[in-house]
Amino acid sequence: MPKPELPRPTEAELAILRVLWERGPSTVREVTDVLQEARGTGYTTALKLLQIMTEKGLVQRDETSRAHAYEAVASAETTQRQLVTDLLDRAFGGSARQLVLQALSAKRASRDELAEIRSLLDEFEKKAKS
Amino acid sequence: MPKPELPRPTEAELAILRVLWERGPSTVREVTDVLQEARGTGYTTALKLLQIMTEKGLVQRDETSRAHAYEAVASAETTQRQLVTDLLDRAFGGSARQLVLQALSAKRASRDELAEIRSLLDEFEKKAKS
DNA sequence: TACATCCTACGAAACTCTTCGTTGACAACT
DNA sequence: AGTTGTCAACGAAGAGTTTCGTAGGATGTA
Repeated sequence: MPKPELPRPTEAELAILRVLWERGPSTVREVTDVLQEARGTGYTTALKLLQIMTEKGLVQRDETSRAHAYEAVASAETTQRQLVTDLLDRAFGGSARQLVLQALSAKRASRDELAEIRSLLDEFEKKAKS
Repeated sequence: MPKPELPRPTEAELAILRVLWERGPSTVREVTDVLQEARGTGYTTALKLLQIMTEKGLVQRDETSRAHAYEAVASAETTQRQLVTDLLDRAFGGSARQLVLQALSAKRASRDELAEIRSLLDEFEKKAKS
């Protein structure tokens, strides 16, 4: 089988994924502690979300210890790419140029960031040549 | 008053906005005809959405003629910037570099597109200099 | 005038998302 | 054994989203 094709994470789910990407496999308690701070998420809320995300296949659960450990199934990069592709199709008619333009003008990218992006372009151009 | 700060459009609402941006002020019938094709949206569905969007302030309604004409309040650019900013915060921790990277690798941007983006960078760099 | 057509308005149904209260199991400590 | 604390599970409430059926008014035509 190729790849189960995960659903797009919702807003609250994405917040949880960000914690898991940052921390690696974590318990409900650990996730809650981070999100309690950041967005006031309660324990049972985080638990319920993680249970739903397990059903959806967004996270994997290790039930070895009493406090189950949850881990993101897809990497940050994969998920981010999915989200960008989605936004590109839904809001930009597929125009990467427009999206980059809005990203840069929204963010007021710094000089360093601009240089980094420029070197990204170099790589892509090299790849496109082949 | 400064600016009413519009809510982020939902998925179906965004589809409607895209039609309005493309066509300019349009009736429910005209919007439906486009979306019927693209996503099977029925007449009353489009009407209801436009009514809700009017309440939210996303569109303005001209009731002069019997068939009311709806017009997007925010420009495509403004809305796109809002959506990108949102995604940047929610999924990329504010890193425009990462977002651009994923956009380019997801899209497999063409040579022309890469050149266009490069010239965008030139402009931004010029602006950052001042 | 009668009939068909197009329009808005309303409301409800189905669904998703998010949150949280409650319950019962398990564990640790006294 | 009894108390306290932590845990997963479940269910339900409440909000938002999307869809559509139905009703009623206006317009156009036979």
